[in-house]
Amino acid sequence: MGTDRAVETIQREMTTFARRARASAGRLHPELSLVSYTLLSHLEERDGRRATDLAAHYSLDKSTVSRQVAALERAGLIERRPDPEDHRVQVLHLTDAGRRILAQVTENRQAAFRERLADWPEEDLRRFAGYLERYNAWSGEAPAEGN
Amino acid sequence: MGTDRAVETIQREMTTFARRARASAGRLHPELSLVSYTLLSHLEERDGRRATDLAAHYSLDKSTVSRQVAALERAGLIERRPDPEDHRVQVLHLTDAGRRILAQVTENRQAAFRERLADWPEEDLRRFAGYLERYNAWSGEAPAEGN
DNA sequence: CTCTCCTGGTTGCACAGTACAACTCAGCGG
DNA sequence: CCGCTGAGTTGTACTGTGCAACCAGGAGAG
Repeated sequence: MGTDRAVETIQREMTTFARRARASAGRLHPELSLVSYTLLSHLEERDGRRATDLAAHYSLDKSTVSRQVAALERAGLIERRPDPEDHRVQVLHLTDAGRRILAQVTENRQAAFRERLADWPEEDLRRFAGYLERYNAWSGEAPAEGN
Repeated sequence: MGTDRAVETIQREMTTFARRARASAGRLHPELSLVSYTLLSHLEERDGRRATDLAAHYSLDKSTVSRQVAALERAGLIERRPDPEDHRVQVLHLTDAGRRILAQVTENRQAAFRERLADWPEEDLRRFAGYLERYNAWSGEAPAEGN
């Protein structure tokens, strides 16, 4: 019936999208990898998070986050400040440079999407956005996907 | 206005999805990587493609495809047959094992999506599927994303 | 107070996926 | 025959990732 066909299509198209995103991420956005971008965005929204928080939130290994954070710090986009309350902890903050790069990359991505979605009626855009939010908001019994 | 908000949301949610897909691909589907899965699917639809075709189709380097193909062959999922017409060419075919694994993995993925989308009204599913197809079908001036 | 356990983070190692460049081999056009 | 082109392979390097071992700071039990 129609439902199965629709689910099949969704599965197929999401797979296609994921594959392309992966393939093109490095080439299209050399400024900032997907994960770096996400981490930076997260910090922009909620400054002063710990690396562990990020790892938990994105289901990444703490070692991965540690290295990403180290790279971002080397690039001068974030700062690690010791937490006076707990000397094990490093609190992460965006630097001005980080904020600037983030804004610029966001704008680039945004522009790409705008172009791609240019001839969509607003009604469709709003519905599509809603569906995506709803899709991502799902949290089944597998908390493995994080967020 | 509403359009910009919607595009912003779409950008954000697509990014989230891509990040999660990347993170969970290996863990959730250890049987077959995303790319392997895609290549196998492609071969199921159009048997007898050449490695170069796949590379072009997915904007992957031919060396990457070469290695992926080699791995799939080692795993017994595809066969490489010399093309009698042109001895430079290797024509790729799914084996029975490949077809079986592919079917099983597809079913697993499908089930995950079905569960995730279980309480969506059919109308929404069909619209969402349509939007995704439309989104992926877009081919701007950057043919880099392939397909 | 000290000993043990817990927690945040780093580092060593391994591995997948990828690109680029150099190469081999087969076919093609002069 | 000779050089050019195209298919595919291989060497090398880099990124992102996880796991396991480790280190250092805190917290509670005795």
